[in-house]
Amino acid sequence: MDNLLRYIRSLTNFSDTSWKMLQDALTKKAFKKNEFLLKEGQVCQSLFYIDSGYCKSYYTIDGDIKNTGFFFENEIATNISSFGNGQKSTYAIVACEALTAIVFDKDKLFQASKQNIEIEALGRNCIRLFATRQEEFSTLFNRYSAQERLEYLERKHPEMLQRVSLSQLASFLGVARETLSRIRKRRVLA
Amino acid sequence: MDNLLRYIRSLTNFSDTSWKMLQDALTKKAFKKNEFLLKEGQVCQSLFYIDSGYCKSYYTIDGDIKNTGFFFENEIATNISSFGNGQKSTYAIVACEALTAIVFDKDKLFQASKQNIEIEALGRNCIRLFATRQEEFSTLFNRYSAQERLEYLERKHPEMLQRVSLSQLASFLGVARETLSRIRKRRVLA
DNA sequence: TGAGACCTGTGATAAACGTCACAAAATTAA
DNA sequence: TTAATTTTGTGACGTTTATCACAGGTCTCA
Repeated sequence: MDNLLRYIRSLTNFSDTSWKMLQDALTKKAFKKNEFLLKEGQVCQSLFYIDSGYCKSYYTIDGDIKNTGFFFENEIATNISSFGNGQKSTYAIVACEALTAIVFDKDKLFQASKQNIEIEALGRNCIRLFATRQEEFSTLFNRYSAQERLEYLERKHPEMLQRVSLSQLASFLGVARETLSRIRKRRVLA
Repeated sequence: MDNLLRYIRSLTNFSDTSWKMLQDALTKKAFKKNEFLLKEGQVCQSLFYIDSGYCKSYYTIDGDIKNTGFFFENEIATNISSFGNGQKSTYAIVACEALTAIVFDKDKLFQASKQNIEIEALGRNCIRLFATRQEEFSTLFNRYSAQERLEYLERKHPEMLQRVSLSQLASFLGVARETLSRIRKRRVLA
């Protein structure tokens, strides 16, 4: 829980009282590799603060899967539009390694928000952070070629390259795995 | 102002009192064609509710421009990350036709939010809507080829195809103008 | 420790797309 | 209305990328 408290306090003012009140909404949960945090078609009822391990979001199309994001320690994973609007999720979130998360229950979080302004501000900040992240990757895909997207990840998200396999990364970057292998080769030689 | 009030009430409960209080934060403003709502490098201090006309967001790269979004009547245009975090905008927003907007001033809106829970909820909903829209287009670019992106726009955003020229649309879709012209031709023949 | 499952690299080939060049059509401004 | 400007269509050509096929490497777990 220490990591989470530090994370929260890096976002917003958060008193010890608020932290105690927030506890009701929190559960620690362990996921095995390949276990689902959220399935396609489910309504997302939680924010997952990742304490250890990592997970990915992906959807299925014509039988094969496409990765849409990777989430590591000290980040929040969720489907923000499903969580916010109560719609069914169009993608799944699954643990890529053994993973421990602190789960924010939506209903209990909303209850607590009504009673405590700091918890309310925390929720707002989490949504804003998520929107910013969404915009970052949206921009990435708009603006850059596959090779440039890889370079961007190397600079801004090197942890992804270290921990995610080439095939998984290719699916995320939107290129064939063979192409990514060749890009990497070109870059090593150059 | 009637359009705006209807728009707000489609999002959230909003009493006549809240509406009166909100007025302080609002200004009606007219933009000529090619006039800027937001310039690259500026900090975004406003939400622009579009009453008539339309505008686009774009950035410049290696001398040529790339469109990132189009915003029509009854939508909010802004740079949400600049507005939220006070960072300089990496893109510009410019009127594509004569345009009238109702401008929400950030500072006054924040003042009003502190005094009125409905105005606070309105702000939160606007951010959520924006995040959802961002995610929609992020997904579009992740998931689909140029041709599929065009089909998506035809189904979900036909107003864009009617009002935005082929060249402008090509820049938005991330394909050469010639390619878009050929895709369109293929689709007419098929 | 050995078999099966997954991951990576690489060649051959085809399809998609970008770029350049130029003409025709449409729009805008004087 | 006409001239200038912008937008669109189209052919030729080269580059990039996807796809298919297969070989070798690595990991996992019974």
